[in-house]
Amino acid sequence: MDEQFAYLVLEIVAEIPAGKVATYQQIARLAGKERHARQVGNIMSHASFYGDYPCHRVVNHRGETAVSWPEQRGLLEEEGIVFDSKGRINMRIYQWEI
DNA sequence: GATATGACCGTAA
DNA sequence: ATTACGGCCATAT
Repeated sequence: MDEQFAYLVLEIVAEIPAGKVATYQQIARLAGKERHARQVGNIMSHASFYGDYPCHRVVNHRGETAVSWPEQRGLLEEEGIVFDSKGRINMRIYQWEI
């Protein structure tokens, strides 16, 4: 397993400001592994094992929350993020830009 | 070693 | 708009 990658990913996730989101691919790119979006998702699913990270601020590139994690939407709404009728958010507005 | 799975992504129809 | 398919790559079975 690539623990270095996992810690790097978590470091990046920790920097996402409240009210903003990042995509799995974006995290993978910032961590230097463009094609590892799936691995990022996998790391997020086990994030609580490593510590306390705002992994609810990570969504897919379409602005959809994780199907297997229903609470994610509520957590984002608490930060002021608004979902459309189809359960998606406007990435143009909410995506975290460096 | 071989397959299947997953909090993904891009393209094409 | 939705579906289908292939690519991706670490983990799990």
